[in-house]
Amino acid sequence: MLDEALRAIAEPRRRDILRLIRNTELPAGEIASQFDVTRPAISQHLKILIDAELVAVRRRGTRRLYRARPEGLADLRSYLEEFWHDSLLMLAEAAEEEERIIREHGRKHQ
Amino acid sequence: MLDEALRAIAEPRRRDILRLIRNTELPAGEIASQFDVTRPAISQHLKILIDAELVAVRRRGTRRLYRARPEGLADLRSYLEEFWHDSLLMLAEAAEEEERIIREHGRKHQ
DNA sequence: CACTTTCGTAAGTCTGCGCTAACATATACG
DNA sequence: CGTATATGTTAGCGCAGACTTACGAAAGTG
Repeated sequence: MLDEALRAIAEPRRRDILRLIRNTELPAGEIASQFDVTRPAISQHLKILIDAELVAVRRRGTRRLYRARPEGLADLRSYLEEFWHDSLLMLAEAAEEEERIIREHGRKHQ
Repeated sequence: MLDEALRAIAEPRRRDILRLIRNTELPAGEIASQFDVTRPAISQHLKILIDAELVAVRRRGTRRLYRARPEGLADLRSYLEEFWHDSLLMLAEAAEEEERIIREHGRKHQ
């Protein structure tokens, strides 16, 4: 399920779609009009984003309004946070060590 | 380039490889022995991870030692952090609002 | 210099996926 | 009900990518 979300945002076009509806709510047609591919292509991308729980739909009369789901993004975020934790810890410690050395011996460059 | 990294970690097997070498340094053969696919397959995955700057190699005699590159992971992380910023802000505000209401009116459940 | 070990590369296969074109569905409107 | 609007679904195409098998390259060992 997180794997699905990760695969979903790996596609540039789907990231563009997400950017488009992360603060707004837009009908499918208006989303599609922003890109130079056909409407069905966008429709399929939206389906994948919904399956990954990164996007929610709301039927409003004859059209469907899409919006990004912050909770889905948050889940993916914390998953990656955990994934990175161990290795990034090393980097953070290295940075702090360098910071300490700089404080003791003065600025490095400039 | 960040797109390359994002595509790289979208593949489950490559995430497994990264997990394996994020704190250790391992030769290619030993990495491959941890999986049920052939060695060339792992070799190709390692090449992709290197191109994405998520892994570094060090030639040591007849074998090559691989390790995860925390800097690459950090770059990818901050890219996603920026990507999420706007939509996750809404979620954070909603959470704070709920927290505030709970503080004023007492606990919600339990 | 042979020979082994450790590994990358090339060619070919197979599956998944992003896309288009054509068709199906559903809601509003007269 | 018939028609238009907004959208999902299906079939098929082309290409990228995750594999395997076979081969090649480079560094140690006798």
